[in-house]
Amino acid sequence: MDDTLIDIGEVARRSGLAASALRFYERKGLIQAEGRNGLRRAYRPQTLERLDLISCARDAGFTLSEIAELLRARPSDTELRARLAGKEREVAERVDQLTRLRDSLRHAAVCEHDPLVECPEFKHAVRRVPVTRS
Amino acid sequence: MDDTLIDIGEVARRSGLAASALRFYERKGLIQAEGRNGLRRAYRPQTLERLDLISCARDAGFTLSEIAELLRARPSDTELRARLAGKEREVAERVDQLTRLRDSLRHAAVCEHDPLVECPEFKHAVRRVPVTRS
DNA sequence: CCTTGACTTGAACCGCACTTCAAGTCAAGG
DNA sequence: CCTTGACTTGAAGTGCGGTTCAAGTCAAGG
Repeated sequence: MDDTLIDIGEVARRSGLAASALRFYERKGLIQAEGRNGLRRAYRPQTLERLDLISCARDAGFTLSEIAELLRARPSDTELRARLAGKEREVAERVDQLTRLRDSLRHAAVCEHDPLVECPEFKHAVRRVPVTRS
Repeated sequence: MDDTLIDIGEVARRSGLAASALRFYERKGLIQAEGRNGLRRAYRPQTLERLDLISCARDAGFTLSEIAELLRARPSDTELRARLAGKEREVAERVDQLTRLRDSLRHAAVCEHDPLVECPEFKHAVRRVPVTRS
């Protein structure tokens, strides 16, 4: 257990997040400082891992409240787990969609259609998702 | 060529987007009405396809200005194509990340760690991306 | 002791993507 | 002709995810 605490400035530097963002996350309950160094927030090293998870989930389209919920998740909370299962389906669908979009963008690099978006191969990206309305 | 125009209300219904959003997209130059039915905007059926592309790209993390740019893209615009190639790399990275996150969420459904986020298998999602800073 | 510089706070502000509002207009139906 | 209801406009408002600001505080170094 490495319990050397890290000042907010260094956490900011190492996580790539602004210090203001870290304070914002603290207000939202996503992270917490273990102590203070004078006035300065000091964080446990594990906080860096947690920040990676937060960034990852945020990039995946989770809102900060959803992330807070995810961080609190315990195996006994079946209702929450059901929502996570829903999230999984959502993410899976996004993976499919993004994969198609990536392929379209890849094709755009060599395509000669004018304009590019009229290319039938490009349009493959936007195939309607079967039935995920409401 | 089916050139029957469609009223904004029906486009909204069929695309799943609010009419206010369609007007907003028009102001941003993403779509345009082909004519009017009285005051009512009337769109060509192809607009529905375009709206699917817009929704897809928006979900993929493109801003509306980036989408406008994408819609205007022509094969001769090499600078823009270079940016699209950059976007492709970005999307590819997101696909990887989302795939890991999806697997973690899938695992969360059966995992007994308390709290769930402490599960080593779950943490696999947040593996640091090699070197894509700056 | 005094400066420096990185932090502290709450509150205000920002950009994005829309939505909502108030007041007005039009086409169709009775 | 009058109502109804879906549209029109520009302007203001909303929610999210932060950033920026002003005024203050602390620890370390000279």
